[in-house]
Amino acid sequence: MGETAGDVIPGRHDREAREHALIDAATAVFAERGFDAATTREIAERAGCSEGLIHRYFGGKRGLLRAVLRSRSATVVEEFAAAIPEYDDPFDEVHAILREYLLTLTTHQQSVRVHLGCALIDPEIGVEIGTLLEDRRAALVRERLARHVARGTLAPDTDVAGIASAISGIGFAAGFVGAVVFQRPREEIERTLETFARAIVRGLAPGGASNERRA
Amino acid sequence: MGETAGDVIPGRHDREAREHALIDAATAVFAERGFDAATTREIAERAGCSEGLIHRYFGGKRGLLRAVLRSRSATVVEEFAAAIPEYDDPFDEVHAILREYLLTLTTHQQSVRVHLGCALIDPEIGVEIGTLLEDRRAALVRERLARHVARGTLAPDTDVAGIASAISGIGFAAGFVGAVVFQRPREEIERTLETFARAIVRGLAPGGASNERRA
Amino acid sequence: MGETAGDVIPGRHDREAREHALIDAATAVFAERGFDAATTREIAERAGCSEGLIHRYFGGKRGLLRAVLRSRSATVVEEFAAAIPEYDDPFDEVHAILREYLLTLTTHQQSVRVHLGCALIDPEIGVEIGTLLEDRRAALVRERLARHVARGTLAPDTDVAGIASAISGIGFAAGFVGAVVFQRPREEIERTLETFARAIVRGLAPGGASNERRA
Amino acid sequence: MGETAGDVIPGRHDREAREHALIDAATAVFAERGFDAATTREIAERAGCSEGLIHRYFGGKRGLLRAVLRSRSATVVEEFAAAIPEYDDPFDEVHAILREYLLTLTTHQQSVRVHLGCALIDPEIGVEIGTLLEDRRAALVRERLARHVARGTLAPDTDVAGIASAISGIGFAAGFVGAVVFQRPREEIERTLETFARAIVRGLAPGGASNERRA
DNA sequence: CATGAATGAGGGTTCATTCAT
DNA sequence: TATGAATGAACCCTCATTCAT
Repeated sequence: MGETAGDVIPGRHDREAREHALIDAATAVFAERGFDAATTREIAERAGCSEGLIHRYFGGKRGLLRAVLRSRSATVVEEFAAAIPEYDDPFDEVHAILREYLLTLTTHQQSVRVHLGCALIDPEIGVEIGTLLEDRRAALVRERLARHVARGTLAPDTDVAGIASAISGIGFAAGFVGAVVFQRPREEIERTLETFARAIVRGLAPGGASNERRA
Repeated sequence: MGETAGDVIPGRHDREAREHALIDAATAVFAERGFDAATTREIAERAGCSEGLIHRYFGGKRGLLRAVLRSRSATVVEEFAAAIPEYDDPFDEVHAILREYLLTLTTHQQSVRVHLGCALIDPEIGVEIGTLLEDRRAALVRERLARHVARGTLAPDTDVAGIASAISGIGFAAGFVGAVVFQRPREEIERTLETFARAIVRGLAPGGASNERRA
Repeated sequence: MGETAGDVIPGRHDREAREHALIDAATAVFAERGFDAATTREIAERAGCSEGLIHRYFGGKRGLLRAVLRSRSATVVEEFAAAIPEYDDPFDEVHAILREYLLTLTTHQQSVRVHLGCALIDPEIGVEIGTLLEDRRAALVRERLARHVARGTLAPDTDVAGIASAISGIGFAAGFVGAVVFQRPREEIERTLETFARAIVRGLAPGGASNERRA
Repeated sequence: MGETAGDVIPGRHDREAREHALIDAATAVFAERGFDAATTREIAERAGCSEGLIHRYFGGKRGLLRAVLRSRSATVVEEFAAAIPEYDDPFDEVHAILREYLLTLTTHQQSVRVHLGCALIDPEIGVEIGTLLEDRRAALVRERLARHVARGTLAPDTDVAGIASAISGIGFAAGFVGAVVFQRPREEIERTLETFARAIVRGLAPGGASNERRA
């Protein structure tokens, strides 16, 4: 679990702990039921404190949602970058990137459900997540690919931006759609990712035919 | 528009037209607001008939949702298959498949929103869509790849199932996540798809190095 | 009682009866508890129907208040005028006017409480009542005095407007403040009114000293 | 302003200053919003101290209301008496009394609103104010009239008690209803009062016809 | 002692559902 | 049969009050 609620002593004054507990509880309940079906009553119960605090601290249910949406976005990209070692073999690196996508989306499954559930209804949130989170992850992939191009382990004419975008796209897709939504077995997804990684890296091998159209 | 509501003469008895109008209206409202935030009143209003009919025809709001979820799943895969011509060049075919994903998900955007919104909350619906819809589309892709392997336009040792799964995965991802959720510009998505198609087809070119691990 | 609620058959469709019952019940509850302390729950209970109707019919508690405020203002002035016969003796007429003030304010005590309670908080309502209701009653008094001046039963130099304003002022004061707020015994109030009527009419007797300043 | 809140140094222990600040703030807030709509939070904020003190000092919101109601009643009548000089001409004196009513009710408008707002809901408070305050003011008017009767500037058969009651009645009415509730222009009210004063004093002029019934 | 964090009862309101018409 | 009036459960939220600090 990446998302557990530390318990809270009733009556005791401890604002920060309660805020955390509420955000954690809300993340879980929003993920399980969806924002609208979630009740502040259940959130407060799970957080072990009173409903009123949701309104005092966050200005209401909607404000609590905002807090949930903001709560992890800061660290999640850094964690992502930190988790991927640099490899000599570009296949290993692309493979690692894709597996990390799967891992991070599986680990933060609840947050992801909340984010995407909101994005489905509120286009602005969708765009925000797309640009704030995914673009930053795509930029990371771009850097990694560029390094391989520079080192000669990928073809010099590689469309770095396009490939990076494709990799992060399928990474998110496999992780989110496959694991979170469709609940495909993890092995199946991992096999797909490996196949994809191998195919794409082979296509970008240095010294091969041109990567331009109509080779 | 792929989803318009034919109007209905109020007071007139015409069950089938009314059911359709309700399903269309519900699809739109569920997509815009999400299931829980949608009200039967708005759905009935948009359909041009009374709230009571939702309960008489579909047994309530939940039943109407089920009807919406079922309403297109029958035809949508056949339409998908019919829309993709067979090409001599495997790149053209993979490219066509991916563009059709983008097109169909964009066209049926509302249904897709409803489906995925539900899938996020109810795992069973997610699994159902995954197996009923996506597996059938993946099967189609498999057939097309197999044909190219048989014709010698793709390498004989191609991992057809894995590649098909990857292609349909990124097709859905690009279409749904990119176009529907993150609202990326269509050209950007098309470019990504083309890049991906070219890379993967090049990796599977016949006569090249083995497609097995550690080539 | 001028304000009773006809009962309502539960479940039966009878919008008008329910609207009436709600307005009557609300008048009573608002009068007893004040607007803010009144609960829609109690109002609905007394009206014998469900809370939801308050919001469907009147758009909420506030709308119900508006309905209460409007409910009698149309008829109340006409009733007032109709209740006062024309007398030959101006004392009898002024006396009758003052007693009618007392009577009408006592009879519609609940409405009056609601109106004044609102006026205390919302200045606009106060002004509205002052101009809509009281000005019209003062106009009536003016007409009656003018008739006596014309007939010669009051001095020709009588400041009709000023006296009329004073009479309706003390009429309302005695009726509202005395009977409704301070709950003075009715006889005491009636004695005061009679004293006042006699004094003022004597001061306006025809043929006496001038009614101008520094007589 | 007759009702301002002296500021309070936060954190400092100064019970009396804090009690005063709370009573002043509460008077203002109760007057503006009505007792029920007023919040202890706003009162505490305006008083510049914490909500808890309301309960510690006054035993809660209700207790604070009681304190507000009691806060001025002691001095207000004395101030009223002191403000009215003795005149030789009874008209001047009656006129002065009526103007002082208007002045005192306008000056202490906020207290008056609170008192009357409560009286509308709680009959006991109405009766209390009626007897405690108004009876004492009426007694003062009685004394003043008696003095004029004794001095021969008013007719010896004057119904002192009745006239005094009428004068204080219309004084309160004009002041409260006219100025506070209906917000009539001050000049209009003053004109009414002068007219009334002149009429009633003329009716009580010594040497005129009997002031007994059916003269 | 003063503060403000925490509580929880109860408020107005919404809305799916039922049912008289 | 289709309508919309009526229902009532449950929601989010407010706020007086209590109590740890």
